[in-house]
Amino acid sequence: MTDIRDTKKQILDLAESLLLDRGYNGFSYKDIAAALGIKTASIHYHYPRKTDLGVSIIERAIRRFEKWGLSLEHRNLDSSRKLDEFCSLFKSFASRQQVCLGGSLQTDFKTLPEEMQQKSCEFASVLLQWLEVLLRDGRNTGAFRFPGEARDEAVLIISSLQGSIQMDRVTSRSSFRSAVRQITLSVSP
Amino acid sequence: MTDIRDTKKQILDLAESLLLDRGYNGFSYKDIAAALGIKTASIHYHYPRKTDLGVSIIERAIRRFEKWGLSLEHRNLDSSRKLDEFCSLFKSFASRQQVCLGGSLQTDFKTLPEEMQQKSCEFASVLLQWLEVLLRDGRNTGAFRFPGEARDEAVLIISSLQGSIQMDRVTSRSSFRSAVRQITLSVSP
DNA sequence: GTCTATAGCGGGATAGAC
DNA sequence: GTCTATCCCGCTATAGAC
Repeated sequence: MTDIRDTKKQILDLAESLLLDRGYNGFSYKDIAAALGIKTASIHYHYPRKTDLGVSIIERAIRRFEKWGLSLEHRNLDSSRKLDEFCSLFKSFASRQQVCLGGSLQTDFKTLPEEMQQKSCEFASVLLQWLEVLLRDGRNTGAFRFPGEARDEAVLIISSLQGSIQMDRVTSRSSFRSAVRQITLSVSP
Repeated sequence: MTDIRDTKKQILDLAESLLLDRGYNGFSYKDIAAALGIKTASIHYHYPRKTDLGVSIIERAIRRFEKWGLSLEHRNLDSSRKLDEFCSLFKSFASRQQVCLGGSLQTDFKTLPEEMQQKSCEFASVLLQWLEVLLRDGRNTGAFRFPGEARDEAVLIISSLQGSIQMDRVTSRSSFRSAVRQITLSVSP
């Protein structure tokens, strides 16, 4: 134990957590080093530039979401239950007073290195596409009822989850639950 | 012209714009100075600490929103039209690829000086309260139709506007329009 | 792989001349 | 009010010993 992969993974985990806490410009290699009891030079060995670290966070998040999607299929859940599970992904951020990855990246977007900007677009695209398909299929089978296009509804749901997690920080943690309640009501047949 | 008030106002205007572009940790006194053709020391004369500048931005935004609310009353608009105007406030950010003030502050929240954190809470509270009242009254008069509590619906609408403006940066500027379309549909009787 | 040491830059902030 | 000059700090990143 504590071999290469462990340290590298610990750095990535902590950097991700700091990114969701404080934004890309709000944490430093020094923060990570202090928390792990190592020196900043060691982090540069694993991730030469902060850009590399940022890109790795997003790439892993995309892979993780795709695996999560597959695991849902294996559990044979109905559409409504899948939407619940999707909301639960965001709930875990809210419980730590963190924002979601998309929200963090998009808010800092103009200050991000270009490699991270590209990955940020890809990340948002993957989530939107997944939810759009879920909503369209679910409406066809009668699991959901909503007006307009499935794409628009997917945007509405993700952006309200994203926004309400942020708002949670300034409203005694009540906003996220409000948004989920209202989302659930608005798509129920 | 170009008296005290002008320079001070120009600094505040530019700082606000930079805040919505790049976040609180993404701009510096140097950025402002360069854009205005002055030196950073001059900015410190008007706003001794960056904290003072940040607080002033939020305080002005609150006053501006309250004036805006009053101006709506004088125009004798119906509830549905008022909601349109509210969405238009966010549209002006989207058109510049900026995020809204609430989204910027809430995402950076944990890195903000305490005085700014308090003002951030106040700002969100003012907007939420205003929209909650509009929705409740509008439902009573038949202008709106939505399930659940007016407070929850207000959270849903503001958080989706906030989130979709952020998402606009990574989705070819299509997200904000999607969200507004869907919000309009979801509350129409 | 991790360390010490350091380079090099940019940040916020202040003193004092004009 | 605005300037020059400067301080001190924290940041990313690199070189080279161990």
